[in-house]
Amino acid sequence: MIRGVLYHLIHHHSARRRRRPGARSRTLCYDGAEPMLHLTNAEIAAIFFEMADLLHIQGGNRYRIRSFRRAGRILENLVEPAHVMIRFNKLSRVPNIGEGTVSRVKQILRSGTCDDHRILRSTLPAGLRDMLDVKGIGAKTVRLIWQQLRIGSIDELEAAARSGALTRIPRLGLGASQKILRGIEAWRKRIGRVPFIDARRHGLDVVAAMQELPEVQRIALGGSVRRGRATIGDLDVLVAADERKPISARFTTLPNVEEVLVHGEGRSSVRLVSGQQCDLRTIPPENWGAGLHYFTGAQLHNIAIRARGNRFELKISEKGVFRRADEARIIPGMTEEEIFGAVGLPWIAPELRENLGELEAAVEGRLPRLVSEEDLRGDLHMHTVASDGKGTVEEMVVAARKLGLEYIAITDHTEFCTVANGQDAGRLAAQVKHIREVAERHDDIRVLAGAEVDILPDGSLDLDEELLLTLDWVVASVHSHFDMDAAAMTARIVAAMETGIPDVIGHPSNRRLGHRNANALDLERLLKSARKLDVALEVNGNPHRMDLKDIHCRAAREAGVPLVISTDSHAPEHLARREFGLITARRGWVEPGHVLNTRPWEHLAERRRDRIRRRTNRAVAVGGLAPPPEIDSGETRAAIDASRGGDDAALSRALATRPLDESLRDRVQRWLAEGDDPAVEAALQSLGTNPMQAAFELLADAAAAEPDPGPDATSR
DNA sequence: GCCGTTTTCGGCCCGACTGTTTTCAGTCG
Repeated sequence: MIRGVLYHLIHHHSARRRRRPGARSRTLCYDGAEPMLHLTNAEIAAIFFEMADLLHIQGGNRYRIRSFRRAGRILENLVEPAHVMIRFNKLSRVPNIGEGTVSRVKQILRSGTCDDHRILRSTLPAGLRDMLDVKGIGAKTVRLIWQQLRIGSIDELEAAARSGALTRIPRLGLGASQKILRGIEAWRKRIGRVPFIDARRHGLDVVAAMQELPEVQRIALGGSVRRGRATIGDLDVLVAADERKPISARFTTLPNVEEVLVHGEGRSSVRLVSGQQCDLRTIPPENWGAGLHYFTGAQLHNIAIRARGNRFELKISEKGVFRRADEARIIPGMTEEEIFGAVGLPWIAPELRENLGELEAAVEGRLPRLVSEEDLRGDLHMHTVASDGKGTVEEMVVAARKLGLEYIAITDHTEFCTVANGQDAGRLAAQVKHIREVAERHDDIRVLAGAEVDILPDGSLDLDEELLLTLDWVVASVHSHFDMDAAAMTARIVAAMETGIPDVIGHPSNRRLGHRNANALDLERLLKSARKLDVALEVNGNPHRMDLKDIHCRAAREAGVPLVISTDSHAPEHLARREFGLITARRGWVEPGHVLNTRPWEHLAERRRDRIRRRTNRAVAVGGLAPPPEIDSGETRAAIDASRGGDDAALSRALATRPLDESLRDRVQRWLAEGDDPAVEAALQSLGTNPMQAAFELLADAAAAEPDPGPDATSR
C-alpha cells in the first residue's frame, strides 16, 4: 500500500522536476509530515545537553537529567542524520532512545526548540550554565548561589568570592571561596582539548617518570587516550602498587606538575605545565583488570556495564566483582576479561567503549573484528621531495619494505597546491617515469605511480585528465576554499568523483586538530555518491588530521562505502605511523573487509580499471593490470539478463550504473507500485539501508537526467 | 527519561576526595 503512495508521489515529483530543474532534495519528504529543518545531529544534541544542565541546576530528577545527557551523546554520534532516522522510524529503535526523546527531536526539527527547552530557558538565566564549567562547582552550588545572591555569571561569582559575600551562604566557608577562585583561575587558563598525539606524549612522559619508582608494579594510560579519541581532555594514569603513599607523593611533585588539584592516597589530580589535567589512581595489583576497565571508561560505558551487573545480582567497581547478597568479592579482576565475563560478555576493545551499541553487539555476538596493523597490505598516500615531502622515492620504498608493505603509491601534490610545491603536468610526467624506474629495481614491493590531485573550487581536477588516466592511483583532495557551505562543498567533491578518475577522496573533511574545524559537508550525500560512483573515502592517518573522523568511518561502514587507511607520509619515518588512521577507523567499528588496502593490489587495480571504463568509456592499463579486453557497451543489458537468472549482485551493479536503463527503471517502478520482486528489493537494499528510499532516489535521479522538454512540451 | 532473566512500575554505578562538618553533601571521574 505504501508503495502505491510512493509511486504516485514519484510521478508527481518527476513532473515537477521537469518544470523546475533547480528543485532538489526538499521534495524527498514523502511521508506526509510537515517540512523539517535540516538541523545537524550535533545541533540537536546541544539542545539536549542544555536541557540536562538547566534541569540539573533546577534540581530535576537525576535520572531524567542523565537521560537527557545520554540522549545528547547518542544523537551526536548517530551514523545518519536524525531527520532521516525519524522519517524511517529508526530513531526509536536506538537503545536508550525512547518515545520522549523522539517526540522532542521531532519538535526540535520542526521549530528549532521543544517545550521543555523553552520552559527551562524561561526560568533560568543562560549564564548559569557557564558556571558549571568551573571545576569544583556543581549544579547544587550554582542553584544555591543563584537563589541566595542572584549570581548568574562567572564574573559575578568571582567578585562575590573575593568580597567574602559567598561565606554568607550556608555550607560555603572561606575554604570553599578559595576553591572557587582557584577553579575560576584554572577556567580562565583552560586549554581546549588536545590532539591525541600530543596528549599521549604528555601522558607517556608522566608514565616514564613514575616508572622509575620501584613501588610501581604496573602502569598504563587509561581514559580517552586508551580509547583513542582524536582529541583528549584530561589524562588518566593507572598504577598498580602495594604501597600507595610513595606513588601519590611522587606524582604530585613531578617536575612538570604546575599545580596540585587533588591530593589523596589512592587518587590525585594535577595540572601539568602543558596545561592538561592529569589524574592518577593507585590500586592493588590484584585489581589491575578491574581498575583498568574502570579508568578506561567511557563513563556511560561503565554505568551500562555496572547496571548490567545489577541484573546478575553483582556489584562491579574498580575493586572487582562482588556478590550483592553478602558483599563477598568473587572476582578480584586481574584482567579485563574477567570483568566482562562476570556479566556474560566477551572482552570489548577500548575503542568501542562509548555506550554506543557495543554492549548490545557483545550480547548478540556481533562485535566487529576490528582492523589492525597486520591487516594493512599497502599505503596509498605519501609525498616525496618532488612536492613537499622530505624523502626521495627510493627512500620511501626502502622504508616501506622494512615495514613489510606489499605496495605503496607515491602521490605528490599537483600544480594548484602551490604552498606544497605541487607539480605541473610536465613535472608529474617526469616523476611517473622516475617512479617506474625505481619500481623496476624492487621486485619485492609494488611501487605505484599516483598523485594527490587538487579538487578545484568548481569541482574539476587540477591536471589534465589524459595524464591522470595514465596513473595507477589517484587521491583527490580539497586544499583551498574551505569556507563553502555544505551543499556547495559536497557538490564540489561529488563533481570530482563523477570524472571517474579519483580512487579515493583524501582527508574528506579537512579538519586540522586544534587548528581548523572540519569544513561543512553533507556526509549523507557524499556517502551515497561515493557508493554510487565507486570511490573510496580516506582515513587520513596524519596525527593532526585523523580524517575521516571516527563516527564518519562508522557511517561509511554502514553505507557500504569502502575506506582507505593511509599515512599521508611526508618523510620515510612517517610510514610507520599507521596507528593514527587505524585507531580512528577502529573507533568507527571498521573491519578489514571495509578497507581497500587490506586487499591485494590486483583487487584495487581491477576496481580502478573497471570504474574508469564504466565512467569514461576508456580502456586503460592500471599498475600492472592490462586494459579490459573490450569495451562492452551491452554490460548493463547483460547484467539485467543475468539478474533474471537470480543474480542479485549483477542487478545491483546495473542499478548503480548511470544512466539507468529504461527497462530497469520500469522494473523499479513496478516494484514500488506492486511489490513482489524480491530480486529488485534485495538489489535496492544493497544500495542503501532503506530499499524504498533507494528506489525513490534512483527514479528521481533518472527523472532529473532526462532532457528538459521545455514549457511547450509539458503543455502538450 | 528509559527499561525489562522481578516486563508497564520501580529502580536506576560506584568510590575517592574536599570542606564543613561532628556524620555528610557535593563534586568528580
